[in-house]
Amino acid sequence: MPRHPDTRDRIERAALSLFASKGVNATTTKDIAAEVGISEGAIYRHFKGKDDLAWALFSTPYFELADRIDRVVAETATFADRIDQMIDLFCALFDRDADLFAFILLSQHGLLPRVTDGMPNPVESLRRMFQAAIDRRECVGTDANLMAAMALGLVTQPATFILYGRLPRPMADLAPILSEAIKLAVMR
Amino acid sequence: MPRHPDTRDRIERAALSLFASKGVNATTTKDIAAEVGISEGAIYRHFKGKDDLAWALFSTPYFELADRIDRVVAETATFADRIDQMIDLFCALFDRDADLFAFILLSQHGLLPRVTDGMPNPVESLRRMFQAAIDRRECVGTDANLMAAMALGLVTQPATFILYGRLPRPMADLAPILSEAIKLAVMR
DNA sequence: TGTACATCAGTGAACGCGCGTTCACTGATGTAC
DNA sequence: TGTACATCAGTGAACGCGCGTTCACTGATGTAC
Repeated sequence: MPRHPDTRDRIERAALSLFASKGVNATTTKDIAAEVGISEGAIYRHFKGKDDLAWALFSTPYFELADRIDRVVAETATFADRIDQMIDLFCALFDRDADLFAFILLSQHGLLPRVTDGMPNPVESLRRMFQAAIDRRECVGTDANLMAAMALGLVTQPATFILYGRLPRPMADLAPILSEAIKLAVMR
Repeated sequence: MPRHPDTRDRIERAALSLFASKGVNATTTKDIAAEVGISEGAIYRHFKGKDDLAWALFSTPYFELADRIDRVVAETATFADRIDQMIDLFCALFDRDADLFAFILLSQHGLLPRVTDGMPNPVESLRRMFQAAIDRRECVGTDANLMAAMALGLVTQPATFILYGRLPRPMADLAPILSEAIKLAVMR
């Protein structure tokens, strides 16, 4: 029985917060240890190393997001409903843990190369959703990747603006406007 | 008269390419020197250091972009024309130098803090453009930051997809679709 | 034209620093008998 | 209950490595006379 059974969680939360604000490379193991109030060596009782920690923090919610998108698709029938549900999902995730959102957005370039073809992938899930809408003539476009990119950018850029203080929290307040904008832009 | 009058340019191009694909932190002075075919020390004949090089590469086109956006606004009268011109501007810049686009997108988080209030700022320029449209009742929204964020994301995310190979080059081919989508989403 | 000197982009070895990681050791807790 | 032992999350000092940067030196080029 460990004396401090929450140390692993505290390392994860401290690392996530630091990774979100400074990026993985600019965050040192010393930073993380200081934030948690333990020695640097203690981190290695819970994780193989800094890279292992960053990958654990990235991949778990990243794969989970793909699964959630797939579930939204499974539980709704029309393109319009799917867009509404998808927006609600993104807003809820952002408002629950903005650090996580910032970290994933910021670390994509460095960590996405580790996402190989067999793994769950939110972008692929989104593409499939748009492909289905195109096939059923519910979407104006013909390229599912392009439609997915436009919709994704239309949501993530306002989220980024919130992180920079250009737009107010919570993101859920923006949900109706974002849903409306996407529907106008891509629905037939 | 220097023996190799283009060394500074070659350093800049090599650094930009490396920064674009790996990020500033993950790129070493050794990488840059090897790519150019000079010694690491030679870099310091042209730049104060790695940070100075990164900032030069970032700030010059970043400020220039703000200026170009302002010129588009100055040279057009209607919101619709401004959107068309803005899309053409972004597509042309992307197609001319995708490395530069990738570098700016990727390095925002690390380098934007150095952009202080007096400096030219493309996001501010964009916000002013949308504020003018809102004031003249040409835009559906009421929050210029939100409208700017949606439009920006709708353009930059497809550009990012091109970088990842999810969408084909050139970006200019997407211009009509992107213009149309933005107008549908934000024009009154 | 020839000579002496100044300039400066280049080299490559060396530097110090801070990073991620390791390791011998500690001491609290759980377990066997 | 008491004793001996196993486990393991923690410490903190130390490690090696690679990074950005410096520096004495080189040699090609331009300039003065």
